[in-house]
Amino acid sequence: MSISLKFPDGAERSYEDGATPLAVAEGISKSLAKKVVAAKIDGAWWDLTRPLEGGGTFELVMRDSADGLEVLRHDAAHVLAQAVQELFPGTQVTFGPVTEDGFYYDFAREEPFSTDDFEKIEKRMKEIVDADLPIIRKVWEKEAAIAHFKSIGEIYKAETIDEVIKPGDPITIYSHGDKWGDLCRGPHLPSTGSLGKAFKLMKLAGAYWRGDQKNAQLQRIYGTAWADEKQLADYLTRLEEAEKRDHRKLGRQMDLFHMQEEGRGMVFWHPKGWTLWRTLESYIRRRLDAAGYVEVKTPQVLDRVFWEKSGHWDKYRENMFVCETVEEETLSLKPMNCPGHVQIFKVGQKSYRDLPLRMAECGACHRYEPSGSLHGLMRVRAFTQDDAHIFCREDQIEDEVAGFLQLVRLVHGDFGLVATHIDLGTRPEKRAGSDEFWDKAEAMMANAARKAGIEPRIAEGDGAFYAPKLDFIVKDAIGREWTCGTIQLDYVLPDRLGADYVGEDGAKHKPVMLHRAIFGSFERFIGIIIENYAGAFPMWLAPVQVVVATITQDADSYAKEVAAKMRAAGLRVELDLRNEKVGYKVREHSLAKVPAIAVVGRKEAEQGSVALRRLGGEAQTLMSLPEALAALTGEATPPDLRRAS
RNA sequence: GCCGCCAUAGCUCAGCUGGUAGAGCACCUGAUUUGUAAUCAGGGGGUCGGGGGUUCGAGUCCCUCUGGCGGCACCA
Repeated sequence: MSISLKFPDGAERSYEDGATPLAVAEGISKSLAKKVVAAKIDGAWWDLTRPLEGGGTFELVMRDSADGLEVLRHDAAHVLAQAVQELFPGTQVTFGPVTEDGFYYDFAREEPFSTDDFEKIEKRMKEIVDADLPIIRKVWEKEAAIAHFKSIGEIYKAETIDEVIKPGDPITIYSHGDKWGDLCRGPHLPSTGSLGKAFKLMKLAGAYWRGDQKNAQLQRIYGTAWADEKQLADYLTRLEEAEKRDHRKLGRQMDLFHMQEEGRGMVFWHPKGWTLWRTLESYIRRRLDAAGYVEVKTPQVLDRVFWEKSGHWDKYRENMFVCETVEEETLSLKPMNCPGHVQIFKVGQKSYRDLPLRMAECGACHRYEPSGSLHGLMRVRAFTQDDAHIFCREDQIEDEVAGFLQLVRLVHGDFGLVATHIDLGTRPEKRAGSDEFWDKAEAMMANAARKAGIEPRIAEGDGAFYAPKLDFIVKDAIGREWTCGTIQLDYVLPDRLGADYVGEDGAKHKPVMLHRAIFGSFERFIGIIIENYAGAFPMWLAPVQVVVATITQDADSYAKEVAAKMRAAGLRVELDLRNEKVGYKVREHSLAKVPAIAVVGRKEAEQGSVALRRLGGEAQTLMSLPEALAALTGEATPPDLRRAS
């Protein structure tokens, strides 16, 4: 008997039945075989040392490929688990998957681990690699496997197998020699030695068993693993570089904002940060005006009775900042703008001719977020949404959603942002409404997304309890994901708060509401763009657009004139007349990431010119003042006000 | 909120096993009038996050609170 393998290059060769992928690789070249970590047959993973059971399209997985790294990292997780169990007897293993840059393993142990243990654990991991234990795959019956794990005290493993594996289905256990074994789908390397030593334990964290707060808290050890030492070093360098873009760090360095103990999750905006905010606010206002929105402003604090009517008192109470007055009223700061907007909608009689009604507000909301979730500007307790609610008929939903999605892409594009994906949050377990309603609502959202040229990623169960939503997900410098831009369908609130309109038939109807935001919140969006630009904002966003810096005091009066003319042209200008060398001034303003420095000395004063230097370049361009004004004001024009050329 | 780590001058950080705080930058003063990423000299500044304890003696050890960081959970 022989089997036939079809290689990626199209070649087809026969092998003896039972040949292993490793033998196949060795048959091609010895050096190739050294770099192979697994194989795929007809797209399915196959261990290198597992005899092939049939022919098909055959692919060798190299250790530095994306697939190969996955195999390595999976092995690293197993080696970590073995090391931990050897060093800390009594520790139970639970679950240890691969992540984007590495792996983690969740352990159950009474005593806490400390990061001080990492050195010891890494050392043991390296010993296991040196021991080069063969990794053996064995197929087990489900019941036997459960009994086995129970007998060695691995309760979590037994539970996992019991719930995940269908009765009668076989499972595979991979073991390192006769020392250690774990339930695993595979594939794995032939032996622990092939893992190499380009791995590192990174951090320690608590994690709930099965991600549920009600369950026991496990201890998670995160690690990273790479094909070789160089890749590992590169990765660590990348992390360091990313940290430099952190908006919390840049916010302080660039004097944009600060936060302090007495106001956790609350931002003190400094003049430069607030300038950035105002620039964004006028920008988004123009975009919304152009998109047919009307703007409103609603109260910051409202009576408890109001929140009872809206349902927030019942459903959202623990996130609300509640206060009492001396006259014993109970009030709450608004956590959302929607109920307020419904009040405006309700004043007077609305007709179907008024729909869709797009009501916007830069609304400041306060939410008592869990302390552990606070994160710089990304997650705060007081934030301003670029919020709006679109009141419309059901048959207008799809167009409104599609139009909104296009608007988001236009806006994000102006900041060079590309969403990593758009999530369609579908029906959650606890929900209102029939399955028919959800089928229809989810289909409407998906269709609208496709109309806007977007194929959404399904975020199973992430919808609101009353309807599905679409979220624009953007990554920050450290790779964390944040929602910037969202649109959410709502049939409930208008009904609850008694909003209606008169239809063509003369009867009253309930409008549908679309909750939507483009930035998400000003705070988060500013955090994102700080990181995205690494603080080096384009001219139109930069808090200080130009610094006029003198070389000698002889040029002071001319420098003042230059700055005044620039200000008159609408530029944000600072004047640096300090008694310092130009080099010093250039360095300082470059570090402050000011996009342009206009240097003036005796020569410029005489000829009415400036020497313009751009951030990131060393070239200076000598030009007349009017030329400089034209160039700078052109660049400082917000993208929505630029003429299409 | 939960788990782990951390907290020294405005910022970045040093201070070994307990012996009454130090650097660079920033700030202030003076000199220097400077041609594109740091001119020189001098000076001021910290009850070492708060509270408690151990000790003859605590920045250093222990407890506790507060806050920060990294995850988990929750979410714009």
